[in-house]
Amino acid sequence: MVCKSSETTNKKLKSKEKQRKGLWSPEEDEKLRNHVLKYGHGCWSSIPIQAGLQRNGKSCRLRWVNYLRPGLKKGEFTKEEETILLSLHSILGNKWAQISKYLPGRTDNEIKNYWHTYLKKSVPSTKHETTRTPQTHSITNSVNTLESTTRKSSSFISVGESFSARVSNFSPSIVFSEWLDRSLVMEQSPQKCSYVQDHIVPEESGVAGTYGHRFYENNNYMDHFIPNSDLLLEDEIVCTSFSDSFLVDILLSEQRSM
DNA sequence: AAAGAAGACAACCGCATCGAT
DNA sequence: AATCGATGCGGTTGTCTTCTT
Repeated sequence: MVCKSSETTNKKLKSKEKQRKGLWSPEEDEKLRNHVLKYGHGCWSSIPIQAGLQRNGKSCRLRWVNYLRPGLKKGEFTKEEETILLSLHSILGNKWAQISKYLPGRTDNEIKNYWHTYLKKSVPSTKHETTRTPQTHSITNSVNTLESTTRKSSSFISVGESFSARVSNFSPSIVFSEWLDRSLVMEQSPQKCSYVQDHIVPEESGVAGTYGHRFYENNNYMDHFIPNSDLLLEDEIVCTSFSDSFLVDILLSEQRSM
């Protein structure tokens, strides 16, 4: 996480004087893309120097995450994505980074913009716009919307071009993560497809906080976990999937606990 | 055709958190 | 325990495009 050297810091101080701001040029994009693809992004603060960019590390990170990173989905949100976004927002509030984990290929910034541009007006204004505290009064509507969507699509929600969602029973505390990274793996070998999902194991199961992956192959749940860091090394793990019923579960559970 | 308004998207800023020292 | 730097997140602002008059 922390990566510093006196040399780097000195260089950084010097470069600070002439740091560029504003929109990125195609040349800058190219430099950043080439550098990250070649060397990775171990330390964002040193990347501008190494890549020959007159930007700060934060700006580089943002540009990569929101625009240059492979696997990003461009274009309009699908109806399903919109439904998911509305539902998750009713649960999570303005937790854009968390919401983005459920929408493969979409960035938190993109989701935030989309919300403010299109969806905000379609939802009655709620407190959590300002308090960041999730509201529950819209949960019933969200459940209905989700359930009807699920039925209409015969238990499948199509999430973007490459993902399909399969109904399965998950605990409300299931969460997904690293969609984008995994979507990259899928792109590399799309012929091999299994269902992979991250989740936090419910506390009652005795392994609270454990972070891992649950696997599905040919609709069969395979009960084992693999640490996040190891996942990408697994040859057979090449596809991600999205459960829609888990959302319904979350919503229903929230509703019940009211 | 031109100017102003509104909308959409990209990027910045400030703060919180985390890990290293 | 305190401090510092890096990173990530959410709110906000800036800029470009499209629409309206």
